Amino acid sequence: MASGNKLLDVASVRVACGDCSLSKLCVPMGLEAADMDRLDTLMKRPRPLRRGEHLFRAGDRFHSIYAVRSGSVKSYTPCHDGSEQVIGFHLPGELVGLDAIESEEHVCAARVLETTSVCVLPFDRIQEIACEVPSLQRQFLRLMSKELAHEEAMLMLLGKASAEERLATFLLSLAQRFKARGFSETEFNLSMSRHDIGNYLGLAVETVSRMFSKLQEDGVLSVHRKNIRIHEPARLRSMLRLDENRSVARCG
Amino acid sequence: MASGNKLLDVASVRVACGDCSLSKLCVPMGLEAADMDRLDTLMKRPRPLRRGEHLFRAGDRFHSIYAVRSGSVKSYTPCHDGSEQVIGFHLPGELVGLDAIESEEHVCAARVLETTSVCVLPFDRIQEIACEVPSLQRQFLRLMSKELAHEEAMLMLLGKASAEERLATFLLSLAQRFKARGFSETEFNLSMSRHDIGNYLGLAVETVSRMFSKLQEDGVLSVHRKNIRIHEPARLRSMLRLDENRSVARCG
DNA sequence: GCGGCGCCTTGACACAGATCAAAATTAGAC
DNA sequence: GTCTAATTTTGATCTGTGTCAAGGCGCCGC
Repeated sequence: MASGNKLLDVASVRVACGDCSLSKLCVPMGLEAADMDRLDTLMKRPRPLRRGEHLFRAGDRFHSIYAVRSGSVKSYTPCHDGSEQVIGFHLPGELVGLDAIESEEHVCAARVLETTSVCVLPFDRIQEIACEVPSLQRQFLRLMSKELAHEEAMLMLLGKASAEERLATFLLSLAQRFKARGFSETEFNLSMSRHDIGNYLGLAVETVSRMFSKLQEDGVLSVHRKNIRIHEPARLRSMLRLDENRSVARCG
Repeated sequence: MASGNKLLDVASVRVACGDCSLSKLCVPMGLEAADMDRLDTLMKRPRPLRRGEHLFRAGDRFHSIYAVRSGSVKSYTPCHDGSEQVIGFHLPGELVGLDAIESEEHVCAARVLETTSVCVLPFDRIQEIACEVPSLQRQFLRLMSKELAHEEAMLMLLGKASAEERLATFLLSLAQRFKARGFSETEFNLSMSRHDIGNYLGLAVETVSRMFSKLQEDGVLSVHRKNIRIHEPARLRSMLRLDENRSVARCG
């Protein structure tokens, strides 16, 4: 539908890394203006995707990394019993598809949770210019390393934490990431369903729902459908007795 | 203690990537001989570490990546309640410390489980030559990507799998990795304690022990302390009904 | 505005695995 | 070799969550 929409096409062409408010979180972080321009030339910014559309599916051949520009993305692995495992949620400035570099085939699928625009970075061409722009190479390794550290924090969460701790950690991670993007860290809307949250946190939907209700009864926050208002961030934080050096938040 | 041991020193100096049977799994994979030599010149091979010694601790400043040469390494995050979360076990040819690139500080600690020798790769210098040797850069990204995919498989395991599935997956992962290193995939010794296995798999020690007993009663394998003999690999594999495209095995 | 559908919430119950307790086995120190 | 501490195994009980079932609510299409 949007393919015929001139307004959107024009808008998406106009945007460049240099103008993008996310550049301090994203791939171009720390790049010279000239190098940013080079990055821009080989990057595509397709029309926005609508809720439910895929960036890629499991098994697709890998050729590009995706950076979320606006909206949000869920990455998940389909299990052969028909169910799926949610691997992560990606907010603006975050990358999707890094886990496919080695196998050259996507192991996850990525589906957008709401209207979402992305930048598409063809991996081979990125690699070519990374050889000439060491700070770009460095930034790529940094982003992958951050992703690794984030997943390790998730391993901790799934290995040790109670349902309450898991949900508290999840909400604080979102809060922190929204804050880093200039949004409120105390009020926001969830773009994912309770089902997805439960799947991500290794909990049944019912448990997620019960924990939301409990946190609300305790006065820590209020929930109205997708809308979350955190009244007492400090109490939410005090619920995670896991390592304080590690944060599940992905953002810097 | 070994620092005064001439024999060990001489032995460790003699080894180079070109002579190393692990080079097809490790950093030098796919490198030209000349580039391998360059890698060798900036790499250190310190004396072997003895059981319980640390490669680094959480909070240490990051400057090197470690490649396991022989033995095995456990990486773990200390929780501030005194307990720890085991993040992974590393066999020869595998890298440790990749998650610290972005924060420039180790988030995990790494401790050797038995007498272990490693190669120490100073990250800054590796990065310098990676700019000139694209295949090295590529290989680094590949190894990090593989690590990411592996941790995602672990997320699946911890999010969905039963105790039996977790242990079966763990044993098959070890078997596969031993095989790739030229060892038996049906008989091997565990270098880690039941406690560490449980911690890694998100299970209590007692549960791990019970599952070992169960698998033995079922005739799938026999356990004698650290020694494992897998009698029926096929039945072990049939226990994991998670996604077959994804393996928790780290090796290629 | 009404009806149907999907998502979310709540309740009742069951069970896998945690926890507590204690015995058995092994490893290390001397 | 003996003693002591650590690890592992086994048993008994308890509990947090999963599962099943039903009902409520909001959204969308007509």
